[in-house]
Amino acid sequence: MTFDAIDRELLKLLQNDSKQTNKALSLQLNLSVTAVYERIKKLEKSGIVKQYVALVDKSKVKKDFVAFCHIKLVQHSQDYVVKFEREVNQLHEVLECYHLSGDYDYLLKVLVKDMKAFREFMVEKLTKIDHIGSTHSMFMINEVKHTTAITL
Amino acid sequence: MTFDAIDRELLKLLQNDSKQTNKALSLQLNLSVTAVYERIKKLEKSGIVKQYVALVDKSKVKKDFVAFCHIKLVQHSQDYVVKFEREVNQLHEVLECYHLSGDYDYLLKVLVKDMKAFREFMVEKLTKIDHIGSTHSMFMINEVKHTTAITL
DNA sequence: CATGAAATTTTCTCCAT
DNA sequence: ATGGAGAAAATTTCATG
Repeated sequence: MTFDAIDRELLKLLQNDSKQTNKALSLQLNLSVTAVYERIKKLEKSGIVKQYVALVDKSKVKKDFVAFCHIKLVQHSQDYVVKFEREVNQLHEVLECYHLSGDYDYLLKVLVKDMKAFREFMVEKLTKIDHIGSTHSMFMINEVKHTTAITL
Repeated sequence: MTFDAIDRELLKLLQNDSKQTNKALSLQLNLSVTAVYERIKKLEKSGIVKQYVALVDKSKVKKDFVAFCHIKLVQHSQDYVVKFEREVNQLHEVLECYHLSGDYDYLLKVLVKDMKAFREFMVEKLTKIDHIGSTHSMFMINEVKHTTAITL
């Protein structure tokens, strides 16, 4: 599917505030409400807009201890990789998990309440997963920037 | 502010799909539409729900080259840190930036179109920032998991 | 893509617990 | 204070040109 400059501007607005009314959007884009409505539907149908979510302030809910864990697997056979990835997907503490180049390695972003909870997560959950070779964790001191908005 | 089990369930639903109508939410929570409405307003007022956003599918817009850059500053004086953080905030390619423990170090998540664009980003933008000592980049092979939803 | 009408949803008021 | 029912206001959605 193709998207033009107006779609790009529309996506920018929606990525920043998806609760704006189509009327508000139409004013910013100099379009009619219907035109905005149809463009949004097109972006949703095509899958470019994949989800609408509410973002929760971590610190307001007392859950702002963030750790990054580098993980190496003992072996990298298809089986182990698939199994590891499936198990990681089920851990709610893991917000992000990336398979990285370099050392056939994973990077996990883990969110818990505090250091104690992190220790428990490591002992009770992460290291219970088979085939993990080594881990190396770093802790967040400060979140300098965090956006979900992609510039197009 | 306090939030109970119903608020927690409501946050779970909103973090997954913020476009549900209050009626749909009321059915899932066994509440009236008004009760849902008031709870949502309370969560917004208190800042627990800080933003509503549309999530864009990176691969659908041909922008799915993700790099993680570890950065060390030459010095760690207040001035340098503040300046570095301000500049990073203005780079649209940087989606996330964390100040980490350990080596007085930063971790950046960078999103660009492809390796060529990443090279340009490094040469033209990142290394143009003063006081950067060393950088180390890793590239994403696969996004195993990525959620914005916090479990409460 | 715009206009205008219909359907749905949000939002408010009032009342009960 | 908290939540429910229903009316009013606003918005989304659709038909037509």
